[in-house]
Amino acid sequence: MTATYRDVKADILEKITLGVWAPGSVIPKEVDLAETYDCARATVNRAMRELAEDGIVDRKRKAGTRVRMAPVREARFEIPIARKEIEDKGTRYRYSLVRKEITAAPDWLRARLKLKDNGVVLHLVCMHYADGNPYQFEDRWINLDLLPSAAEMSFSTVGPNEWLVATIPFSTAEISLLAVKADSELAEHLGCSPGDALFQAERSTWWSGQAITFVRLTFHQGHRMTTRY
Amino acid sequence: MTATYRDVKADILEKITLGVWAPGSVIPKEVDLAETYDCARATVNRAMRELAEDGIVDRKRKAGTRVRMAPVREARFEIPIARKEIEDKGTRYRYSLVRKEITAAPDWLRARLKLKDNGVVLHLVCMHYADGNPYQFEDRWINLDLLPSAAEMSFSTVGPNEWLVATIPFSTAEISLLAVKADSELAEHLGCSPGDALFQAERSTWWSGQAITFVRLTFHQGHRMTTRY
DNA sequence: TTATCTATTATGTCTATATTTATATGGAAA
DNA sequence: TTTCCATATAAATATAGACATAATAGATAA
Repeated sequence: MTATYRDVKADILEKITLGVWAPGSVIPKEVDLAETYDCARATVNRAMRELAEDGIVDRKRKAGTRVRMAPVREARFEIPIARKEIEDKGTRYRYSLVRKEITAAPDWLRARLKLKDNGVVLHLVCMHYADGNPYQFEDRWINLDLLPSAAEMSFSTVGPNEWLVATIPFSTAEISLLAVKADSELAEHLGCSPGDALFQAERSTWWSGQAITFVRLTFHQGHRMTTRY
Repeated sequence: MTATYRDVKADILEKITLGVWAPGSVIPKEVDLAETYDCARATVNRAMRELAEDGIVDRKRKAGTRVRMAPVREARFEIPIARKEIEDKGTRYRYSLVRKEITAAPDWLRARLKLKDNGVVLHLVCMHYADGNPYQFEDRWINLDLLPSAAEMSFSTVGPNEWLVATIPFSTAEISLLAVKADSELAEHLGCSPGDALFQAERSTWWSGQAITFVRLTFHQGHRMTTRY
């Protein structure tokens, strides 16, 4: 009959949603809560820590825990590889390599990825289809100084994303979401009209301080990224 | 000199990034790790739990912990209220109410928010400016059956977002991100050309199964939502 | 063979207690 | 007044030990 950390968390959350504990007000301290819920302090701590992680409360040593004035809840979006995203929807996935070239890194890319002046990159342009319909246009640049083995890959049947995920086990990334107007190349590949508004994600990926790859993913007209929280 | 849960987490993460523990492989069990790191099992547990939350590993009772094949790392985006976002950038915030009307809910909204057939809503159109430049166009619908007090508010100086956050302490939401073409109204308010590609967020907010509000936030031309992970 | 039960086992959670760390606050010094 | 510092305090973290729970693998029954 003793409370679990879930019970405690749920009860505190309810008190907050019902307005018993108003935004800005201080919540009883852990020791007291542990007593009222008849559980260990560690149990209360876990509940409160999760509420803090969820952005519901603010915790500070000595000052105590208080209900956030404006819950800074963050939405979490998954940006999976195209094949997985498409197959999970139950649609048939098709990949095609449009263009592949080894070239000196253009200025904007050198600046963006902090590459050496004479940096060489592999530039790939690919398409991902769902049930034969254009799904995503991938414009990718891979740092060959860091990943020379990429030059050996054909990328004719396997997309660079999947290869990278398998090759670099873990990395940090910066991602931007934005809207762009379709130029003629995008329009042609994605089967829309030039000038259409398209959803685009840009991601640069790093491994121990060095840039691995930069990619611009442009989705078919009408694509939405959705999440619940 | 005993390891903290951060030490343990960092060390395990390093082993994974360096490929010592390959994707798909099973990690030693908690008891063993506790011994190798000379710490309590609870410490290892916390480290592993966080790695699981971060999407680095997969945990199952009895089966053990294994490194994820394709780390399904999710990007977290904050969608703060416009005032906060603008002021945090060090720019001056200005709000203006464009239009306000009480009306029967249109069909698309009724369907979207599962409103009653005779549902009445408050429709607000507002603008948010940063240093005098158009920042965000807000098209909001508030369920008056659930929140009749909204009808009393003028919303001439305080945006509906801020009022709602203060009124409904906590809620669940569904958010979609997409790209739209600027129509003439958007273009006029956001100071761009009709046809420009604009970044848009749609959010419906619910409280205990009932729809509170639906909002369409359209950002100024060139806006990006960025995060690091 | 296949379905179902069962023992085993790794993680999940809780307890009670202890130590560490950040910090709000009040008093001392400038 | 303002600045600085000591101290009390609350959260953060750690520990050892215990029991709970879910899932696998193997045993058993149909």
